[in-house]
Amino acid sequence: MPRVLPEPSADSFDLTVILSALAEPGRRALMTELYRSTDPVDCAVVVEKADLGLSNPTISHHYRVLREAGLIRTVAEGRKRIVKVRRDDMDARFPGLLTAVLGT
Amino acid sequence: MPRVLPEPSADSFDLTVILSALAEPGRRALMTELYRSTDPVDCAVVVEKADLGLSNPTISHHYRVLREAGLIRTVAEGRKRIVKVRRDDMDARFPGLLTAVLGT
DNA sequence: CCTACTGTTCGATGCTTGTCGAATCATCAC
DNA sequence: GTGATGATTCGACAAGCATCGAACAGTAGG
Repeated sequence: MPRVLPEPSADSFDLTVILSALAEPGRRALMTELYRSTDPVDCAVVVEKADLGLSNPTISHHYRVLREAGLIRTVAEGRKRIVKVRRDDMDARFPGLLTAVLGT
Repeated sequence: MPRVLPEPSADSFDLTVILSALAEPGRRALMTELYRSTDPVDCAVVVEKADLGLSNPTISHHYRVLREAGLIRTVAEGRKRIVKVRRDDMDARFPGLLTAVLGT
């Protein structure tokens, strides 16, 4: 039942796309929150914690950008979306990048 | 006679500005070239090596963005502009960032 | 002083992007 | 099925940005 939403493979990561995704403060806030836990989490919970004053369409858009950059994996489970950072893939292609941008 | 062009202090660096600057392929190409040498270099030489097909105004604009992000220091000497990467300042505020983005 | 040269500034233009409201879709509970 | 709920899609709009040609500014060399 859970389906993984479309995402790029690690070897087709594009640094321009990744940096553009991380350059946006709202998206970086989401990532920082996501980066705390290694386990997948409900994206709505992350949104709540990040506490950006943004509408649902905008949030959805930001998650999409992050996913299409390869930064996160999104799994649809029922009505919810479960997300997690693709640490290994990112570290493989751009070692130290996530740590440098999102903190320790 | 040499004058240092206006630049932000290390403690006023803004990660959003920095990542936006590095997200642009042309600017990143300039940075990658600059990052090779620790010594200041003539910016025109860098442009030549990077071999982007861009006009002078555009190049000038890109250098300005990099400088105002705090990524480079630009010194005007006569008609030339001497540039170098602000490694120490960047490493102090965002350790590992330059290495992660520009390679070893 | 005049010229050549290097780089910057100034519009203007076209593309990208962040944002939202409204409509739509998919799923769960009853 | 019906209704409620969480998320996405679809225009639409405003702001930002990369790019260029033309004009400008400062400097070096006659």
